[in-house]
Amino acid sequence: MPLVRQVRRQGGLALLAKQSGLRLTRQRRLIFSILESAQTHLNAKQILEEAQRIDPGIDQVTIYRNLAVLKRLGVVDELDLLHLQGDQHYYEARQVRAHSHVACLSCGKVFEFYTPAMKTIDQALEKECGFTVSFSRIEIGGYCAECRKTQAAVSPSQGRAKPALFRRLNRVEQK
Amino acid sequence: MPLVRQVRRQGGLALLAKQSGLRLTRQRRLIFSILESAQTHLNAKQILEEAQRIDPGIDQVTIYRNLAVLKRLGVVDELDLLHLQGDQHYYEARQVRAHSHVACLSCGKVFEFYTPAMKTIDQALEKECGFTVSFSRIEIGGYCAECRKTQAAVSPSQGRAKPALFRRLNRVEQK
DNA sequence: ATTTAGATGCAATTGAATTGCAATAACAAA
DNA sequence: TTTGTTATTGCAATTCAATTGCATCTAAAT
Repeated sequence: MPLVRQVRRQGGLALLAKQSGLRLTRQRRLIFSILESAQTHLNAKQILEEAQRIDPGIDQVTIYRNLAVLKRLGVVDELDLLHLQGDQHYYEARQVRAHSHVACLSCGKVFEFYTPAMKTIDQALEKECGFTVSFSRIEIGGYCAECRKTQAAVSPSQGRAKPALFRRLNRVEQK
Repeated sequence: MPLVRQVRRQGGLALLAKQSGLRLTRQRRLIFSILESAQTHLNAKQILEEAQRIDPGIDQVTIYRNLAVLKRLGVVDELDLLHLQGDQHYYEARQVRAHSHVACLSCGKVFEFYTPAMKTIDQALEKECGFTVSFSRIEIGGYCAECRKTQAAVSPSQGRAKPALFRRLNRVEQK
């Protein structure tokens, strides 16, 4: 079953390529398939390393250029995960359902989250502003249930807790 | 009245500084006041130029270091506006009410948008995951009403239009 | 006034991302 | 299948936002 799904998606890429005049090169297929089968969000360097494992001659510019193309086509989304890990970007194949990325400022864990309110935002934009949403990026920082349990220092207080300055500083020291 | 507001906010910064052990230096006050009174989102270079107009000796590292501090304190938010203008970041003083940044992929215009659904997302996260939201960033790309009117090429279609590849390419050529 | 740890400025450096260009290859048309 | 066009690639060099090391300075507590 996963195979069937993959074949179908590759077909989708081929169709997109034909429509847009893009060529389906070996490298482009590879980069897309890496993103498609990735279990996590990958940055450009990780994509490059993974790609070189299969196609050693592939260059980093090819990664960057293809990421730009795939972004434009709307089949890949770019994230920065709130820059908790530095300034590079992360990429993921676009999902059927839009979702947010939630990062814990204490432990650094990132997870995906969806709630119907996300669609409501797009609808409100369309209705109130006549703006058609192509894609959206929702990135949220805060404190996960585990960290709040183990570290009493974080005060949930008035709905919006202050980012814990010292906690963040500790994270930086760790690396 | 705006003066009163400014004084109150500066007081807020002083309070924050005392609580966190930060020092209220001339440069830090200046950087914060620039962000506070800014009418648009500024990038680091713009902040530096504006700061040097008032305090010529100020260095770019001071800008970057203070932006990092102010981010950690939660008084400044970092945006990238979907990287439509390149890879640098933009900064704004945190508003009382969270809001999203909406960018038109055709004309590049960026505007701010709020709808109650944004708060609903935070509440859902708290309720469903026990996650306490400190801050959130919602950045949306799509096509504004004006561009949709003048350029029939964009198809609103099934709720989510595809990013217009060729339109984006044209934008790049312009610069 | 003294102390001291945080903050600044300067210079050098990092590193993600981009550009120029010649060579290559996808793919449409013959 | 062969050919022609042009998108794409790889390599090297480069850009530029952002960071680091370190000596000096200064905010602010005592």
